[in-house]
Amino acid sequence: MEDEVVSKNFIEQAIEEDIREGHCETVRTRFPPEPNGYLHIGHAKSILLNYGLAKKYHGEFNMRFDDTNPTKEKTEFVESILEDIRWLGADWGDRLFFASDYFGQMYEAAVKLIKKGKAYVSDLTADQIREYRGTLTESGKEDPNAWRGVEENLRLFEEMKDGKYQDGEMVLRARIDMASPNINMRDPVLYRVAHMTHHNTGDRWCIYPMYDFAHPIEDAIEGVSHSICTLEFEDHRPLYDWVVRELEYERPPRQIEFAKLYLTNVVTGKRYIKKLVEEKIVDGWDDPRLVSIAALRRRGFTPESIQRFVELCGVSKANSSVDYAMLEYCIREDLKLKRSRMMVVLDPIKLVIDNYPEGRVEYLDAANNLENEELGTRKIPFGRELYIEREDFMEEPPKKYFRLFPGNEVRLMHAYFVKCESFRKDADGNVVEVHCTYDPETKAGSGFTGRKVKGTIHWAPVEGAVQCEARLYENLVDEEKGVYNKEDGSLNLNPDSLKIVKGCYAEPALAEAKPYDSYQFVRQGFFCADAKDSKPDALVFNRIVSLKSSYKLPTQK
RNA sequence: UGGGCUAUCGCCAAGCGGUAAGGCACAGGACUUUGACUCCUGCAUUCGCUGGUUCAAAUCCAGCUAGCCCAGCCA
Repeated sequence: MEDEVVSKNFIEQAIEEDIREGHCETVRTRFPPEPNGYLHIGHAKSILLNYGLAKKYHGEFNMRFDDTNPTKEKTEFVESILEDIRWLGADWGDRLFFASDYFGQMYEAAVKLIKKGKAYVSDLTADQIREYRGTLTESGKEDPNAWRGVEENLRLFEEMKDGKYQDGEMVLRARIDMASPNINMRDPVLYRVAHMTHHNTGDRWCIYPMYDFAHPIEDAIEGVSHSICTLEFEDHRPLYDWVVRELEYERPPRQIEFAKLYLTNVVTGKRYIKKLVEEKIVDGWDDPRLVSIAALRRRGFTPESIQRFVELCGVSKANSSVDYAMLEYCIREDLKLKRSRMMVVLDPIKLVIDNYPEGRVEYLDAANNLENEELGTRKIPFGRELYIEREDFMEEPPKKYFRLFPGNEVRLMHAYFVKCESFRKDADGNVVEVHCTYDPETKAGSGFTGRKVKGTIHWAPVEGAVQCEARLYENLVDEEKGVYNKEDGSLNLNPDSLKIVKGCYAEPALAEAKPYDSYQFVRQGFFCADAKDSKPDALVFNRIVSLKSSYKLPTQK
């Protein structure tokens, strides 16, 4: 076996260098979401990257909620986030933390900075702070409070903690450099007052640390060696390093930034999704057309497929947008051998086998997956009357049409060769019934080699079929026009993103489908029983992804 | 017109001075009880542009250009 040569990404290279040079003994990473919403595919990259790195270097992976702003956070999100991460397969063991559990230590850290003369309490209003900060091209001005004495700062900060000030009245700022070209270094706010009940600490605190101050402390407390975050925090790294340095942590964590994962023609913006939910254009945050983790799960994606996808996308610092086709490839690849291949007729017309005895029923043996024997077999009832797909019959076929047309013979999958003899139309000219004759010698598995047919079509029995609903999804937005309307910024929605097909006929084995069970519907795609709407007596299947096809009916685009 | 970052095939992405990996997509062909799968084959004389250094440059240097991020008491 030759080893597959997989090149290391730049983060792995950095970590290996840190190990080599003795900057870190054990690798410890973390995923630090704020519990203020649902996780989506983009988070999956971060989760799996951090978890994967910890595993690869025999280190540890911390799960940590970055809950330093009570105005935005809810316990409800803590549970959904944990559920999604668990499902994705990232195992944090017993290493579940909350930034809010460190509020005491953060307070002490702030006191330390004040004592070092590196932080001061300011009574500037938010507007004033903005004014004093300067602009991208102009340097800032010194805060009039900047040189208050240590004792007074200490007293004021304690008063802030004790609730003597209203929200917005006082803040604690770091004293760094109001003239820095990096705006983050212009005396950033470290602590603000917020009289608000925190989901974890309740009413214990009325001052809360800002991200830039809290995050490096959280990392240092937990012994995180590599704090991996997205590109927009690159400008914050000097501040991160400043905090770590001033607080004199022994093993300073290192921040490394990578580019977020974007999918082409996919809606990810919270505001947009919120609107779609409110306007009932989608069925909640887990609508199968969305790419939240919950939505992907409901659609029928597997953790393995998402792991593979993230792996395939790679890690770099270049902003990029990955083709949705790559995700489709990953789920097809994962389900191909793992799932049973069933016959379901989505758009049925009746097929009658004229020379098959009336009332007779055979129970045919069918392999669940011809490429994976372990999946076993099932029985399918076969009789004189069956359903076939409407598009598998044409009165006047185009060239290279291998399916049923008068005089042509095809194989009914798992059954017999069948030859089209005639058909019946209704008053409107629609074909309602196709008549065939079958050849008993051609039974599947009989080893018949007398002649070959070009086409094999799927079918469902009339007696014993299970009726079900199929939901066929396409991209939520119009791929031609692009996601956003250039004029008003609204979404260019695809009106055909959901097609509900009722009255499908499935072979009897599908009756057992439980929520999240998925199958290949032969010649159609992979489908998954909808976790919300599928009921034992009213099955609903989501199309996860269609099968690839190099043939298009002339009527199709 | 301040600072930070990025630029290699339609889309991701290796490459780290020695003469352009790989995957997705796509196109041919073989096979086929899924027009699927699988298997073959093809797919960057060129690395944003222009100069320079070098025997040798996607890799080093200089200058341009384009895109992304930053002026929350959000994360």
